[in-house]
Amino acid sequence: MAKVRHSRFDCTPGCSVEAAIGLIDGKWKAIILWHLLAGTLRFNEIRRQVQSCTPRMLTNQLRELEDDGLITRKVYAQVPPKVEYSLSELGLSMAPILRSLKAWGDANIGLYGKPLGHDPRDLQPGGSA
Amino acid sequence: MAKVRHSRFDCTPGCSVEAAIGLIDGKWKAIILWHLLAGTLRFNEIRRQVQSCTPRMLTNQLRELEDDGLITRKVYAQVPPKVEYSLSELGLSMAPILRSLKAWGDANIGLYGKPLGHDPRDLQPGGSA
DNA sequence: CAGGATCCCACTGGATACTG
DNA sequence: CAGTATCCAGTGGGATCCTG
Repeated sequence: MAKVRHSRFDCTPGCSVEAAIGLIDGKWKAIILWHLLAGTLRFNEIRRQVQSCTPRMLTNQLRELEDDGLITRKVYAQVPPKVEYSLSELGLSMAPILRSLKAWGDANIGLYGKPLGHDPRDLQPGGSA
Repeated sequence: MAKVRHSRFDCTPGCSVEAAIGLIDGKWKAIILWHLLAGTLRFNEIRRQVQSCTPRMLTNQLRELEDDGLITRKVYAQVPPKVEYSLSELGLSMAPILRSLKAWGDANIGLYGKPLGHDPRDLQPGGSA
């Protein structure tokens, strides 16, 4: 990671499990990555997918993801502004993690009384947040 | 989850990605689960594997994992006390997630200047934290 | 051995208002 | 549209000491 903005990495050296979760912690990162798995999105498009995330937090999380090299930020010099976020190679390489998270959630979320729509689209990023 | 001790679950209903990460957030849970994947461990055995986790936090995280149904706590009525922690069925079902996290970390941790031992034992839980 | 209790502070993150 | 700025509450989590 470029700047160690988040100090959550004090595990013993060489702990790859911590390394990985350290990048997708922070309440929104995993879902953001998940949605970007479906393709490039603009700022407000992400907001719409992750409604309960405030603009401030969204910016924050996107910046950390960018600093960690997981996503790419492309700014179009125009008015009104247009900024596109997409997964980098490294971000794409996290797909297995994201999919296993999704798969587990799909299989087990019902146990917690949380009804799951089982909407087929849910199996693809871009579905409900 | 039994008691919603941790309030981190305010995503839109049906978000299975959030559901899954919500259970393994909290700085230590993923590593604890990882180590338990290798088999039953006692309190201080876990402490040794996750040195930088204080007893208080370890208790805390273990309790949450237990409340979430991911681990099982077996207390032996004896002196000195003996408590064993092991993965429940549900906890075991998270193995794919944990393994994908580990795999990703192994493949990419080097990019961050964190040297990786590439110790073969690292591929199995029970190795270095 | 396996924790519980208490103190305390840093950071997380929400609400709201403003801007290029 | 895509953020920034500021204020502020809640809590995550460390340090330390105590106990059945």
